[in-house]
Amino acid sequence: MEADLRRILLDTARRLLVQEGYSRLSMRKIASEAGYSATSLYLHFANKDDLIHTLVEEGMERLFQQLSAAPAEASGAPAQLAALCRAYLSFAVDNAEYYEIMFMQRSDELARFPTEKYRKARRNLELFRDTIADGQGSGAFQPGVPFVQATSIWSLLHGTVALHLAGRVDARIDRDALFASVVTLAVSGLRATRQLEPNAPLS
Amino acid sequence: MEADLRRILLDTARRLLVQEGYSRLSMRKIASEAGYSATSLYLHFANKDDLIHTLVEEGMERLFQQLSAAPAEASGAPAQLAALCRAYLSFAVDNAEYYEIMFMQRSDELARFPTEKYRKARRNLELFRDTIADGQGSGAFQPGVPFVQATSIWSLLHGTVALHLAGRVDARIDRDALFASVVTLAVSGLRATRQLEPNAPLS
DNA sequence: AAAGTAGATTAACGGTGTTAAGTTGTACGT
DNA sequence: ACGTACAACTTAACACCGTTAATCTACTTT
Repeated sequence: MEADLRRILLDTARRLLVQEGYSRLSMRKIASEAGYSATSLYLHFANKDDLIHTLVEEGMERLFQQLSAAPAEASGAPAQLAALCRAYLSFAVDNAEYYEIMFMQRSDELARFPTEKYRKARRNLELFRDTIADGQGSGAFQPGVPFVQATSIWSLLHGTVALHLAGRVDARIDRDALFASVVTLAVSGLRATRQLEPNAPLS
Repeated sequence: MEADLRRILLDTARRLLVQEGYSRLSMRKIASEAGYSATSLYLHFANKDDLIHTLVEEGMERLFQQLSAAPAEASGAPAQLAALCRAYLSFAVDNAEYYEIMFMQRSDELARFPTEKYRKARRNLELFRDTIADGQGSGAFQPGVPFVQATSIWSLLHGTVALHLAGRVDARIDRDALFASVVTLAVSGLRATRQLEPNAPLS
């Protein structure tokens, strides 16, 4: 009927997602909200996963734009990394429902979503990797495999967001204080340093 | 009929949880697996959340025992912190389904579980906090609020586990290599250091 | 023997994702 | 102009889900 029902359904789904959260989002509700029968969705999406993945892809794109813009004004890899971290955290709290489907959903069982769609997700990680590699080149960061270190930083940021969104962080801890501590941990964890105590076996 | 049906149901639930994963765990399945009707569960648990929370509490207890034993042989706060981190990561991969309900479940909507039950969860965090406070006392760690820093470290560990369990980590990254990188990040992120570049505005 | 009760069950409600079959309207070839 | 083909959409149905209300059963207490 309408110009592009697929587009309408996606927009409706996104609206409901933001309004009521992922746990209350159902195919039937999306359909009735859009004024169609539930089975209409299956003319445009293989299943619920497929629909969600499309939203995820859009979310990855948004995140990429927000991350790309972040380190522009900062100078030096450490400051740029800090800016990236803050941008990631900001995106997560500003788009909590998006974040939930993007990262907090176990890509269910076998139905892992097509590798082609991973590309947009990976681009975000590459922003971190490149900044880390820069910092290693300039001697600001300790040596290591940038891609692995980027994944570590991502883990830190994701964990922070995930615990926050799940309401698991102790209520006495101020959110912004925690975020600041996390960013500090990220940057100083990678910084090239001269240990005060050069002993202490780590591994 | 049996000695303690509540106990039987919990054991059945835990077995199914490990066998088939949380997403396939239903009240009806637990009941039929145990040889009872679905509604019997409601004689012993207020609802599904209540049952799950009981398992969560048991999981928290297990985690505490594993964490408590970890730093025993290590000497010095940094090495002890590293041991705690490794113990946490080990627990998570060895008890993936447990971990999922313990930390990866949004304590759903209003139904946050009673603060009394949070106590066991908090004890685990306090192990990290105390080790960090120790390290600050001995000058091995930089100053800061130990409870906040402990939460940061926890975020790092949780993020690592969550991404791993959700299958979100790039397949080219070896799990143990990532874990090692994460532990390094945790310890060196807290270490008292003398920066090679004492400039670089962070905030 | 009668009454009460704890433990378990069946039936049912409203919800979910999804598939199969049926309906409707419009465009097109003849 | 008519019949056909096809696309868009709907209704009916299946097999699940968590949960409540009402019922049954067997045993204990009086």
